[in-house]
Amino acid sequence: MTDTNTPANVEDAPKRSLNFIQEIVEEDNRTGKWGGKVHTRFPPEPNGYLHIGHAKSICLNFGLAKKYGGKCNLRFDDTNPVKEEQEYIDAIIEDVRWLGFDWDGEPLYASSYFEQMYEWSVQLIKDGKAYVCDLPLEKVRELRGSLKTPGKNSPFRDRPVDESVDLFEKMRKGDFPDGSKTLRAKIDMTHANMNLRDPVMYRILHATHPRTGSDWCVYPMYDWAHGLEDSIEGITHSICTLEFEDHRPLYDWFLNALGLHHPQQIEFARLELTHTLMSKRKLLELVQDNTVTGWDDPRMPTLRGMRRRGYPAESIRDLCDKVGVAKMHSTVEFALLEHCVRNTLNKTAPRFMGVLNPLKVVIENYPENESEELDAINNPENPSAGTRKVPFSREIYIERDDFMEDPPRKFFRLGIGREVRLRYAYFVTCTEAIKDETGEVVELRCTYDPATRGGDAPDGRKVKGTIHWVAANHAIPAGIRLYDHLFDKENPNDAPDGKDYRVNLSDNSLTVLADAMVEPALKGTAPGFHLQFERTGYFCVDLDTTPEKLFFSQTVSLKDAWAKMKKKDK
RNA sequence: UGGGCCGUGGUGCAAUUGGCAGCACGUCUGACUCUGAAUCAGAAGGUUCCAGGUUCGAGUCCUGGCGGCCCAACCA
Repeated sequence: MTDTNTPANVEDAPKRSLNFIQEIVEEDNRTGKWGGKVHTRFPPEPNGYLHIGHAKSICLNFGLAKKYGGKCNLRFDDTNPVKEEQEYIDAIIEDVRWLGFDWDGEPLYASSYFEQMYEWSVQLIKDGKAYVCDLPLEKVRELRGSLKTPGKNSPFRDRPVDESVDLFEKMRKGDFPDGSKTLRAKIDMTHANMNLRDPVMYRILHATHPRTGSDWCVYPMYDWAHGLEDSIEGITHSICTLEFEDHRPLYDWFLNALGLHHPQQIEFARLELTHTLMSKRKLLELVQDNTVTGWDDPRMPTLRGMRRRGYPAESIRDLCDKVGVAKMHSTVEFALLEHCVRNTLNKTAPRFMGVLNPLKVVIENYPENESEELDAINNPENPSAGTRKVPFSREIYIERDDFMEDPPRKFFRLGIGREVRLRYAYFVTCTEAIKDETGEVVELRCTYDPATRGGDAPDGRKVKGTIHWVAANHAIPAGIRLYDHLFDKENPNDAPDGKDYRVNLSDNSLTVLADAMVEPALKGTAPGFHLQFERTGYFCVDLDTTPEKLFFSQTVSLKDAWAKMKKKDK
């Protein structure tokens, strides 16, 4: 991964306080609890694509290992074959790598430990701590009681050990239909924590597993399996989200019952972002009902979506660093993510000129059939990025928004009789606006000052505005897609009774500009190429680009003081 | 009297563990400017959920409230 803390500024970097998990780790290191070892893991279930919420967990777990010289495993929690697929495994591996993290050797799988888990469960049965229960689902639910009332023991709770061992072996082999039996831990049906009311350890599932095929007819439940996976791998700090706090006693119970290496489970608040959703289920719905074009739609909060949108991995890591780690439920403003994205792209993205909504301009005193090349700076933030040539000619395109017939005083751009600078080129003055029969301006007539070549006036006169442009006969047509929040509301789930998050879907999350014109230097750029269209925003060459036609996705707009002023006036 | 967790500017986090409530984003000014970007300078914004208590001193400790979130899948 890229180091965001360069050694150079470590000295004068502000002292950052530790988050509560780092404090635990440092305390453990002080007391020698784990012999100075730090071993974490990121344990996704391969039943969907990774999103920005997962990124927080990934950065936390891999980041902790890195900070304290430890290790972090990528481990698939593949204990439910009916929901999991190889497709997701592959995608998750790709996304974690893209985010900038790596691990020792091959990824790990919970399913690799199935045999060991089975042996341990037999041991628990023999210890009188687990039993095979024949109760059907509904009956189990009924006997579990409720939040305020205790549960009741299963009639199979005290079944002879040998019988349970025998039945469990038959369950494993597939002698019983799905749902007919479970293996349950014998804990306490009256416990205030529902998780301890004889939780199911194994259910029967005649399903094909992406890795173990049809070897198994029983699959372990999360609570039973997870601690064992952590234990087997020698995990020290098992970090998960808040909703598992209630499960920690069970995590601890199993490990204690077996007397195994016992990692510490620590819970933190997951990342939530305004104007978007983190629910895998809802994201899947958006894909399935074609609200978006797929998991990698640039509007999706998935890592693939953000990657396609042009968000650099570094920015996402930066966000995760900035949001911190705590136990309070919170929702981060999307603007913080955008700030992180602009911040890295400002330093790295080469600049180009592209006209989103072209308006033709004829420079009347510029010779016909002639053109010249002007020097343009590739990245003012990075001199080593060098310069490039930009062709100029008599007919150019400028942005429609950069011209107003009757501009207000504060409008620094083109108007009739006004002079502006064409970036890196000449000062031009607008002499006439040509309209069609509907009154729409379709072309501008201008004159230029040859003495201002390169963009400076020898007489020292200033212009207030500088606008971007492309030469008409050299420009490349391109398709551009602008994106906005998928949801209008900060909290998409805030819907009236009887309605769901869909009512908050934004009408303008996607704007397609079919007739954009970009400078010829962009010819041949490949998908994934990041750039800035000056004065407009950061963009990324999209996957849909072909040798015949370029498509750009807007990553994020530039901050726009003018747009803000206009908004205020309304 | 089910259990668990959490309450600090608009948002996300800090506060040397009892010592002047800070940082970042956002917002608003201004400067600079061949990107109305970036950069720079500045400002506004807090009853630290409430009420008591301990203390010279409480965001921090104690007591009692209030509020929010999570838990009754053979999901994770």
